[in-house]
Amino acid sequence: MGVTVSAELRITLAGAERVVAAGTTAGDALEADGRAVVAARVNGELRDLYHQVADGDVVEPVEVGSPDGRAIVRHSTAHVMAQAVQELFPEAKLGIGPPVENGFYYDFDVKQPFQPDDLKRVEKRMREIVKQGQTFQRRPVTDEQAREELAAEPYKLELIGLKGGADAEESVEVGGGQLTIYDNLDPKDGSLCWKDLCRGPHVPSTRSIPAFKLMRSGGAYWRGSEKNPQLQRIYGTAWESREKQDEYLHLLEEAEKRDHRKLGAELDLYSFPPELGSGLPVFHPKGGIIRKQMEDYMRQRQLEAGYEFVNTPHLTKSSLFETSGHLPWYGEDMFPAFELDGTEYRVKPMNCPMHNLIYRARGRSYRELPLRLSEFGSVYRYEKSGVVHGLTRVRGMTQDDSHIYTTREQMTDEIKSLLNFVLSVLRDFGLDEFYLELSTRDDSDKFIGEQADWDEATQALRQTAEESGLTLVDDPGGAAFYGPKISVQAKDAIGRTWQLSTIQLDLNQPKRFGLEYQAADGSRQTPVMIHRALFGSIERFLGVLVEHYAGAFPAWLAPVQVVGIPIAEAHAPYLHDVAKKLKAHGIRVEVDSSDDRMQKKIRNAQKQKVPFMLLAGDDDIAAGAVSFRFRSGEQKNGVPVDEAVAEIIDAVERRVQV
RNA sequence: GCCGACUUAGCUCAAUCGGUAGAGCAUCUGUCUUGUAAACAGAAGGUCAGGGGUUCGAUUCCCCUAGUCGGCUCCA
Repeated sequence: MGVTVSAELRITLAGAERVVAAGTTAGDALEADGRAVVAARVNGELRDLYHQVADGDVVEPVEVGSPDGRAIVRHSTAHVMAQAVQELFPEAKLGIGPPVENGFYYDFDVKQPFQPDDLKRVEKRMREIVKQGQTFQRRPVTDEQAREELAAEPYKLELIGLKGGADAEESVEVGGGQLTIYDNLDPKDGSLCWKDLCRGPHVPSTRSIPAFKLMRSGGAYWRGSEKNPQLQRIYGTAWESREKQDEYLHLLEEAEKRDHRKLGAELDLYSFPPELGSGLPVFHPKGGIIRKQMEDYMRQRQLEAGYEFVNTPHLTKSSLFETSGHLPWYGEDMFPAFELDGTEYRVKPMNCPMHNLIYRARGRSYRELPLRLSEFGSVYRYEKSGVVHGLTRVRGMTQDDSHIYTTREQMTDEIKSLLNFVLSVLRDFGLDEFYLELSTRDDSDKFIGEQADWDEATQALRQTAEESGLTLVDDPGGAAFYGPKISVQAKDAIGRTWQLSTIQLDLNQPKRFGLEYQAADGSRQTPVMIHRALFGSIERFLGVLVEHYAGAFPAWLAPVQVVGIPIAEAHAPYLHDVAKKLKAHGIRVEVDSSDDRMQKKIRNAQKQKVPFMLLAGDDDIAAGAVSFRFRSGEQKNGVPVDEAVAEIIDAVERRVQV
């Protein structure tokens, strides 16, 4: 650090050069009060507003509502929470406390896990700290100083020890360089209220935290490894304004209303009988008809796209999974073996080995490739008890599973057309915002096969992903054990993303199974195998659709498409005639001839989220018409029956939402 | 699997500071039927998740098991 004694400095502010006095802080230069602007970007680096600018610096404001601004507010709120926790629970040891999407967390080592009442007390204390307006002051320290000051914080000491190590990841506590401690000072007398090892930056004062709320607590392994001790994590959210926070909380409420577990019960789609065991759903008739629609449509699209359908059993001799490599690499996720006639059997967790046997059942020619085998295959996976969740994480599921065998030359083109196919089908189900994730191997030993093969496969996937024009996110270490994959992440109606389709390249199994084809030159070659699950699993996809549509399916998927509601009992036969016409076109229609009042019938149909209600009373009958009521509550009266039928058929055929 | 909370009628939820439980909706029965989100009346429905323990007595207190929920790890 050169020491320049000068009264004036030249800095660039908002693109314009300015001269300021020496000792000017970024906050002064930006005329920031810590409300709208909470930090500064100096020469591209985020800094506190207290940071003193130097000659030649380029200084920009960090708005509280910007992504960086929010992260800083959240990070500072995490500090306030940690201070409150340590005041209320003096024995609590600090873990880490970073900002995360929509909020922040802080991990603590405490003797007793936090109870809901504890969170209330912590939050109350936090509000006091925020009101007090403690300032965040940055103080560079040497490693030795830091160790001394944080002698009572074993986890922080561990982080100091990790700093600068060969594989040190950037964290909010320690970054590669100089350690810093943030002191929280009383604004009245400047006395120290609390301190934490932290890179910062922070908001200037706890008063700069506009809105926050503690959300929940739970266990979390130290540094994310189940081999480490478990700490207690408290999650909170923080925002640039009360309004933004309320918006977020409202979104959470909306998500809760759409919960597919709740809607599944209300709409009588599926259930999870405890008698069967965890993660083993059953589909009721109304859920079953949705599945049938999904499956029928998938079959049709696959036929058009050159797929062939196969069927394979649920069970196999264990040795098949030794050949495939599943047992050593995936065995822990499989149901345990059982013995029959002295031979060990397994329930299958994946369909691919069986499809390989179909491929291998006879000699294959290059003329047959790409060979696309497809099956709705039931697989069973031993998911750990704590992760089973509704339809999105089950132990028994149906994959719409395809395995495509190609030559290496065809591989890239095939992936490209696969990705287009996948996206086009997802769009037909009403999902139209996507991004891609490329999961690759890392140096962990859970991956099998030659690096050169992985490189080639990864390159083919990356090229396709990049050409798609969709956002591509890297996911190192996320690959399947046998090969890299692209997964399609779809955004739902309220902006949440779900991992759906995957396209996985496999250069291993073809070798392990000795798969071959005869090339044009007469030589024997090994095909490339592509695993492709479009829905992910039919169960999960249905769960996602339930949440996406909040249970109000477009007519082509709705279990009951039309309910006929007579104004009085006498009008029921007329509606039965209308229903007959609709049924002739394959429409799923019911006439509510219960002895409920008409208003009650409407209420019931509305609660079941039926797309079309057809009412008929004297006026309609006289005119040979029916009256529509839609889910919106909107009505269309006196529609001639043929027109009504045509309108309904049209909505179903075009697969539109109504 | 790990940490925590929870489990009362088909559903949503009460109650009992330890003396074996109640409502609304749904169901069934009956009466009544006319225009866009709940007619009226009655009946039936629970070994208070399952098992063990403490106690004169357990739905209530303790332990175990299962399941659910929220996290972690993992994952389609």
